Amino acid sequence: MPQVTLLVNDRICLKDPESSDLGKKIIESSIDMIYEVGLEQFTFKKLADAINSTEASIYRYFENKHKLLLYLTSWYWSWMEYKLAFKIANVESAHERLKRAVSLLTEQVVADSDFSHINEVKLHQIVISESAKAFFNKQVDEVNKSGVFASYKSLVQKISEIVEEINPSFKYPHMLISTIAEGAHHQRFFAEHLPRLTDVVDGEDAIQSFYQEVVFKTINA
Amino acid sequence: MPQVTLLVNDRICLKDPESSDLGKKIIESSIDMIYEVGLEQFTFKKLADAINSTEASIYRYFENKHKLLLYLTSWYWSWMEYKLAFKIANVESAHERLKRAVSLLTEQVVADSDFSHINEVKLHQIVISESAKAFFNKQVDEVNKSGVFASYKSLVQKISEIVEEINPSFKYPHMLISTIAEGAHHQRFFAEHLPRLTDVVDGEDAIQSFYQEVVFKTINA
Amino acid sequence: MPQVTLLVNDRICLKDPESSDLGKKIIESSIDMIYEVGLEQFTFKKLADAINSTEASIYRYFENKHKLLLYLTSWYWSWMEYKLAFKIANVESAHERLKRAVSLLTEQVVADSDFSHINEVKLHQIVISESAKAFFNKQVDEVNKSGVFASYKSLVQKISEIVEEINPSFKYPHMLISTIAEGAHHQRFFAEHLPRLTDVVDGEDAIQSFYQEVVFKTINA
Amino acid sequence: MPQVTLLVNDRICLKDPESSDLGKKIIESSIDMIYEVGLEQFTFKKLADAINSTEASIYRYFENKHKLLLYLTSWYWSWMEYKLAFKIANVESAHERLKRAVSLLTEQVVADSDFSHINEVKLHQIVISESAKAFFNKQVDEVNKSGVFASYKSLVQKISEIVEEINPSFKYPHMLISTIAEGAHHQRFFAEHLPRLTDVVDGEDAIQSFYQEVVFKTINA
DNA sequence: CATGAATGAGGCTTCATTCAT
DNA sequence: GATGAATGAAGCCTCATTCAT
Repeated sequence: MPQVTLLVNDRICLKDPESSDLGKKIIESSIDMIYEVGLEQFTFKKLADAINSTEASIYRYFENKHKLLLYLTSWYWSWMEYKLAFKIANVESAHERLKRAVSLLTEQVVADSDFSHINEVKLHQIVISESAKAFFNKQVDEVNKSGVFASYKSLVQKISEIVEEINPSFKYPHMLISTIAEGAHHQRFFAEHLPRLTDVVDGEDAIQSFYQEVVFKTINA
Repeated sequence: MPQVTLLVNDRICLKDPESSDLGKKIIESSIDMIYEVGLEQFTFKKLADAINSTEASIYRYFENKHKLLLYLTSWYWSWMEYKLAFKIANVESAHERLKRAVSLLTEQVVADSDFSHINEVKLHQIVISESAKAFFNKQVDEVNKSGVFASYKSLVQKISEIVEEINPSFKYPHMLISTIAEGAHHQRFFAEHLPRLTDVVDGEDAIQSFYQEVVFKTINA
Repeated sequence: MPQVTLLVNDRICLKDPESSDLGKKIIESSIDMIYEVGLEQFTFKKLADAINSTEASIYRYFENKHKLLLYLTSWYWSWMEYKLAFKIANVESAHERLKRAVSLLTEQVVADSDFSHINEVKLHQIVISESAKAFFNKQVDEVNKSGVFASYKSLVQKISEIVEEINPSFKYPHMLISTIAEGAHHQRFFAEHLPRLTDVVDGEDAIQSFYQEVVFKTINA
Repeated sequence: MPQVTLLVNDRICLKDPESSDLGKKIIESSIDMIYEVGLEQFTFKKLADAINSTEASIYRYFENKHKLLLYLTSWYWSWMEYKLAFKIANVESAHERLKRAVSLLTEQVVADSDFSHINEVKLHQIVISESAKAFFNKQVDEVNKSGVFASYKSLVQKISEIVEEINPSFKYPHMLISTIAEGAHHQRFFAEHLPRLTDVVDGEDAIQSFYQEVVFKTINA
């Protein structure tokens, strides 16, 4: 497959990080670092030191660390959209398409060699951990207008449409899909750190099985 | 009903905030302030100014703002446990008990006059917004050992037991309950700020209806 | 009248801004911007953004923002000299020439269509506000040597000579003229923002009347 | 005479610098330093280093350097008011009172042993050089409301009243007084650095003589 | 000649904490 | 026990300038 570059809303960044080596290093290292220490402890100073650059250079790409997180989040959901498109292309059965979509949302992420400087596994974890911060803060409405959640909303919309194809009378398709997208993230974390909040079953990916069950039973399919 | 004081694990705080007026003001104002500006912008300095006290005084109660958040989170889940106990006391039908529990987890919170210095509505919002931070950080395992998640785990456990009472063969009761607890929080937020991620239905509390449907269909009850 | 270009000491700038469109845009926008935000907040970065150019490009014209201010100040006083020359040309009476000169120094500035890219009204305000900074700093002696105050000194000198023509025994002609030049600037500002420091009289331009009175009474003319 | 403390509007500072040794050192050194390098080059960091303290400590007294300048300016005019009160106390002749007031505004400042940590000579120079910045900026109206110019306005008002006592029909007393107050400052600076803008006369304080002449001739006294 | 990219240095401000009373 | 004062460290961001194309 040819090399692909995902289009991320360019109002998020001052300068496209894909356009230079430094930009790519910023992305790569910021994922590593936010994964390691969390957004709150993450600073441009630390990042700059890690990549042997300077804060000022990073500021040429992103106004602040929150914008950088939005970029990463936005990239992640674009990437998911892109993967969904491939997974369900040419699949006739709506039931099968939905199954694959749910699988995509709930399976363990693996690194994607198409984007060598982005560690999708860590990025997935960041989106889990920090998306609350991207969502739940006083600027959310303002941020929302900037279009950074467009890909996430679009992904939810596309899968909801498959749900509606299967059961047009089901009233809550978006709620169902966003619940499992968020939930699967959390359950993976719980499985590792707070197992009493989840259920670990030997010999299966319980998280996937559970959410498949939830989806298909809830919509009576 | 007599005045009640919820017992919060006392390893979280250096001095019990319920034991003094200053302590209560710390709790009250910190809820207001975290609700207003988020945990990241919240500092002991700002809190001290707001209650006409000093940072040093607050340090007598809590080692740092994260401990304070843990205290609040812990209090919140204790309060939920306490409310659950009342809601299902003397109710025979497991089905009805589960229905009430799901309702508790997913309904809109209202202020509780039993705890006058605590604004439960704002606290609920904080727990939504910030619990990710309480969970997802590198210290989670350490924090977990301190027992602050005990109430949350206990609440999930109790409701899971009702699920198991109804359908002993269902394999994922904890996952189901923690999914809806987290999910309902998020959906309320989406309804207000990102409506395309959820479904708003006129004339009903769609969030409650949806999660009741999910729970009972998923466990085949 | 033919198009005129005022000669500004070319040691102030690295490249004559009148020699290119970019140069003119630098002058035009810098006046707007210094007028808006003051010299301290004004930077080549902001200016570059405003004119869709880059800091590096502006550096081709001016070494730094202080040199740019000197250029503007210098231009302003050259322009005043030029206006004075016209105002008093062919006027025989020294008394009338002095009256016109005082009027020039103290009247409200209006835009001059001869120099379309320069907003003289804003520039006048800048010279008021910022000339103190041009004067009162430790580098003043060094700056003075560069000749940037030549026009101002020349203007003061020319008007002082009229004073001496009228009253050769008056000992302080330069002090008188520089006092009113500075004073009129300040009084216009006070009239707008700190009226208790000045006197506003309905139906007349009190500032002009006052300074005319000061001049002619002081020199006994 | 007993030790006096001038009352400066306490909304300017977060904590009264007269209340501690550190506060006094801040005042003392800031005057030295602004005098040396100008406000623009003056920073709390440099000040902190000079007094062997820290930026954070200085921030406990003043929100920023502009507030510190306002404090100094405000103190200066309060001090002038206080000196005026002494100079004209019990002087019957209005003519003599005005003469003394003009002298106060225009004479060379000398250090006042009543306020040992404040170098009035340097402070005077600062007020000359930097008051433009206190006046001429976009926040002037806002700053004005805070009352920092009250003493200056009051001083101008008091002297204007003497003018009116001598010549009730003179229309511009405030303009006259504020003109000479500002003008004398500038002329002292010109005498040192830009002598062609002023007149230096051997054997007399030309600045004083000139402004006395301006005042009394202008009001026909 | 003009511009895009990069960056060292420093400004401004707050944080988190300790100490002394 | 509560508070006022102090401060070392760090965060966030901009500036002024240079270099390479």
